[in-house]
Amino acid sequence: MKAKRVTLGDVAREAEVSVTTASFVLSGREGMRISEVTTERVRAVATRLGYRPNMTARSLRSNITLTLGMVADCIGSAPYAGDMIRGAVDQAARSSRLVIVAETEDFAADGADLVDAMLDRRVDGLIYGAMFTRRVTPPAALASVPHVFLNCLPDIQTGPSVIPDERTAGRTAAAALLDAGRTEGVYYLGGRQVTDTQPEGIYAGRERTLGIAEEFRRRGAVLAGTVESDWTPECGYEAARQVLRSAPRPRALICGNDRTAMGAYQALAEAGLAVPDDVSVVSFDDSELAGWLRPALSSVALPHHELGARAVELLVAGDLDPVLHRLPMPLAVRSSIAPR
Amino acid sequence: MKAKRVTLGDVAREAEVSVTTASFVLSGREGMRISEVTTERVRAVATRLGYRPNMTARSLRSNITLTLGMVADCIGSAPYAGDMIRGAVDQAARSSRLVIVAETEDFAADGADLVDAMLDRRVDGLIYGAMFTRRVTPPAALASVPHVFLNCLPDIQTGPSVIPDERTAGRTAAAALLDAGRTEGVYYLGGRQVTDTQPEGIYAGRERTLGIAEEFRRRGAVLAGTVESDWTPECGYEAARQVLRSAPRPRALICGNDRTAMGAYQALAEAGLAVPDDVSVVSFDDSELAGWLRPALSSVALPHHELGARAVELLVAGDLDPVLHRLPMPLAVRSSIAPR
DNA sequence: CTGAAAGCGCTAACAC
DNA sequence: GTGTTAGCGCTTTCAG
Repeated sequence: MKAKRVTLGDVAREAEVSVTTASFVLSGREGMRISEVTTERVRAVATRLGYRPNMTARSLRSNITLTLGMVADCIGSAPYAGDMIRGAVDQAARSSRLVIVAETEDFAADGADLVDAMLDRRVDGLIYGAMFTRRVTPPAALASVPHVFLNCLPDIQTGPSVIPDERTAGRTAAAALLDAGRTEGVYYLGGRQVTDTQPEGIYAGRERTLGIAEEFRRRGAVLAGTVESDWTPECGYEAARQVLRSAPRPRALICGNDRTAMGAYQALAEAGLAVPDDVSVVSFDDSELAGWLRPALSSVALPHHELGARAVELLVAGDLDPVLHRLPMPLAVRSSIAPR
Repeated sequence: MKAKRVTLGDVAREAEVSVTTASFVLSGREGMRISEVTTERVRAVATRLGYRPNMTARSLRSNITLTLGMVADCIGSAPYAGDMIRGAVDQAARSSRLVIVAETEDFAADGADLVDAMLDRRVDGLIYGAMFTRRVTPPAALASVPHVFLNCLPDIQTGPSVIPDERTAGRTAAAALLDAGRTEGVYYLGGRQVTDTQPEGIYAGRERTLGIAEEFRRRGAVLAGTVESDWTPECGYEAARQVLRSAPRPRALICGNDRTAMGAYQALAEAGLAVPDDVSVVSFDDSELAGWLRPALSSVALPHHELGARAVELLVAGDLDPVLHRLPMPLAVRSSIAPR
């Protein structure tokens, strides 16, 4: 269980050099003019002994841990947001970095204790993230280390934020429908997703609403209506039913997310309307659900993996200007949109 | 950005004691007989200066990092398996521990490099996990540190395995149907989920099949049939259609997972059959999807969060006997089962 | 080209 | 009760 690890000293002794020399060759420092033969000998011994540097010791000396921290609100809350973690972890691995992942107890918490815990472990950088895009008030301690905001907008922009380009996503969704000739009877189900904690709607909702409006205006078309409701299957169902009683009669639906679309599908099926011919549908998120629905749902993808990866990329590159990096949300084309 | 952190020495100097004394009071060691007044003074100074121990230094000395490692295959592959990570992270936080999370590039990889990287960082323990229950061949290095297998069965059981009790889950699903009087025309859609890489089916599939058979036998009932197929909505749809052409005519379906059930729902709807009255349905996983379907699907829950939490619990408690811990899979009762 | 030696911040024998 | 001191394993300056 606890075979003593071989240390740099062991390697040096075995290779009959000083620890200095061993250190130089093993940490691959250039310009230290170590002879070819010595270098080889040390390398060979290190390999033979299975030497692995003790990063704890190295970190104490050099203040580099090759470890990043990620604190986020409720990792599991948004089902597929785990992809964001994966993106970060994957990208970190590319430069031999590992990431410590932690989550705050609830949305209200700022994770100050977790940030401190990570600082205690001397992480090289920190990712402060949220599972759905929103405004946050990060703990002050965050400022003491290189950091990037993932999928959130801090009160004071002390580092870069990586967020999905929701505005353009709204335009993309609208354009997909308009391009198919669905210029009338287009309803937006979900709206800004107004809730108790977010009286003005969530960021994604607001931006998508704006983007949709922009695209319609640009094309000289007009959105038939918007139903403000929660982005759940139930609410999608209800919203769709409401719209089915409205004039003009619906020819296309933009749904707040794939779950909303799932509910809308049910309402349409009940009303005997066929997707995509009678009513075309487009949605946001591109979760796995989109591929499961019949007909498969065209959806503007939330690039979770990419978001996590980009955050780490910036952190590792030291690209820490306090600017917003908006990542594109590509349309996953499936079978829920048909030309008129 | 880089305000120098205050060290133990700083505190000691400011409190006019030696570092030893400061160390003793701040690391809360008993029996070191430090006067009440000194203790208070040191504490006060530490608080005032905002002292936080450098864990890197502490670890070097004590070989305790208060950090655990978790290496798993493809974190994101099973959509809700992220809950397992969350369970681990949450449980670790309860004892002030943080978790380094990493994932192997693909299923075939054993993550030896990741285990090494974690060992380099001197984690106190390691969780070696899989996103769906399966047999694994962990890297040898794993044995050099306390470890727990999460949702997987190693070739050689060098530590405890925490896995869901799939056998009993199979019985639970069968019992739910039988209790409702659905003793005839019960089909199992999905079977063992035989794939190219798993010619004998996945563990969950095999165990559930056995559990279902056991329960039917015990009750003197007989399963009308099993369709071996992949556990996707498409295959669920096809399997259900196949069964609808069979005799006896289906009265109830056990589905490999919620996605399979989703496909089955479509086939039933097309055939004009109502869930749960014409055909009752029960499934496994209890993913969010189960709650989205209409009628809501009764499903035997995969306790992802609990699995992760238990793994950490064992690791922290040092409960490392190489035994299997089977966690119960409770039935989430919804509206897809009705009495005959 | 290579080695001696001084720390990094903390813990813990051991001395007073 | 409290202080001195020797490391933990590694990096890095400065001599040779």
